[in-house]
Amino acid sequence: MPYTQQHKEQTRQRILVAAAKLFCSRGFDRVTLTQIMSKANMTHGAFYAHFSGKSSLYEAAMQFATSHAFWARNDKQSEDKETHIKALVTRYLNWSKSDEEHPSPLEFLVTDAAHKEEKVRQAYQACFDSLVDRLALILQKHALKKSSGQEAKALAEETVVSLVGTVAIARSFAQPLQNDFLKRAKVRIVSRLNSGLKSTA
Amino acid sequence: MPYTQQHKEQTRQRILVAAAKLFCSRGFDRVTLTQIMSKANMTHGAFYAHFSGKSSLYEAAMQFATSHAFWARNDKQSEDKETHIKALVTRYLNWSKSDEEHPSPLEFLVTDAAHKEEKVRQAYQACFDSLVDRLALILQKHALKKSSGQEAKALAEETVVSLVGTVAIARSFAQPLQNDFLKRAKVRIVSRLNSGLKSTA
DNA sequence: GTCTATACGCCGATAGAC
DNA sequence: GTCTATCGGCGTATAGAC
Repeated sequence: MPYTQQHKEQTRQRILVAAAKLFCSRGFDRVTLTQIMSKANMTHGAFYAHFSGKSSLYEAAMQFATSHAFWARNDKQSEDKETHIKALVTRYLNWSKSDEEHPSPLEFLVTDAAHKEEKVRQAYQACFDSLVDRLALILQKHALKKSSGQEAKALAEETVVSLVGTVAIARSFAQPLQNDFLKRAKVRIVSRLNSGLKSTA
Repeated sequence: MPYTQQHKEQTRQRILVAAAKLFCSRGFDRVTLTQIMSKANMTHGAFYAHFSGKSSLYEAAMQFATSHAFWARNDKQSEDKETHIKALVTRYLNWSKSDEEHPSPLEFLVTDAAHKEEKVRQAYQACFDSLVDRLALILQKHALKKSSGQEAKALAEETVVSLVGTVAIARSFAQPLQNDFLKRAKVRIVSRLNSGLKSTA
């Protein structure tokens, strides 16, 4: 038995990483198994030793991307100023604009997930919820006085919708006006967040 | 010459109608020319007498859908109460949720358009802008006192982002919580619109 | 487990009869 | 202009050697 269990698990991870990046930046249909396996430094024949099919991989990749989104990591030490509201929004918009490193299912796979089986949509929703919860937590911290979990969550959800919608739409715009659109949106979103905090603070 | 110019134009329109519906509800890749032509009551062989290829059709369909969106029609008489803010939002959310009749490129083709050539993205943006302009116009009418075009347009753009984002995201959610999500969003959006009008009225 | 080779189906596009 | 028939390419999935 020249191949260890650990080795198999590692290759499976390599496939997941490659798949998550490719799926998130191009969507389900525009990515081929050959491309994924190639990015994972293998040939397509090896794929079926790890997953039962493309759809199965898609589902796993969505969950993988969710749990590896940058906001999912608990960077305890950088919690103070790095997650300062404006910084988070800016970072999110910049991060999502470029598909590098950690891919974002939220914007790049809206529409895509809508046509898939329940499992995939559940994973998408979980990803969305995790970001909302994350933001709600930050909002509560920054609110000086009592801000109910309800209010924080509502503002967080509204904000995430705006973030996701903004990036998704911007990507569908013609080049010349993309940045202006993103800038305007950023100003609006930050403004809403600030006034929201003041009113509940 | 058994076929008149008019007849050709009519068939072309039939293809466009069918294509717009199918593309908007399923996206570029999940629709085949055979399906489109079948919906237009023809076989796929006849297609190339009207369009040079699938991509060309996609571009035309996007423009067609834009100019036929329900908000693009100037229903002068129903301008008063039918376009009342809340009614418009409700109608939009309900309308976009179901792909029937007039399809919506805005939600269903975000992501899709992002991967296409400049022409398509320009058409997408034109569609977006037309809705923003439409809404901005209504907002200005409802604002009792001076509300600058700037303010109205900013609020309109923010609103459309929320609408599009909401519908697109909801469609990617698992069934059970879709409606709750839509309801919450609707309340938020209407609320923002009302307070926006008050402050500038 | 990973490779190469190949089977099979689907789809966009073309050819040619009517 | 619309049909039927077919070509050619690509992508998923499988077979079998190593």
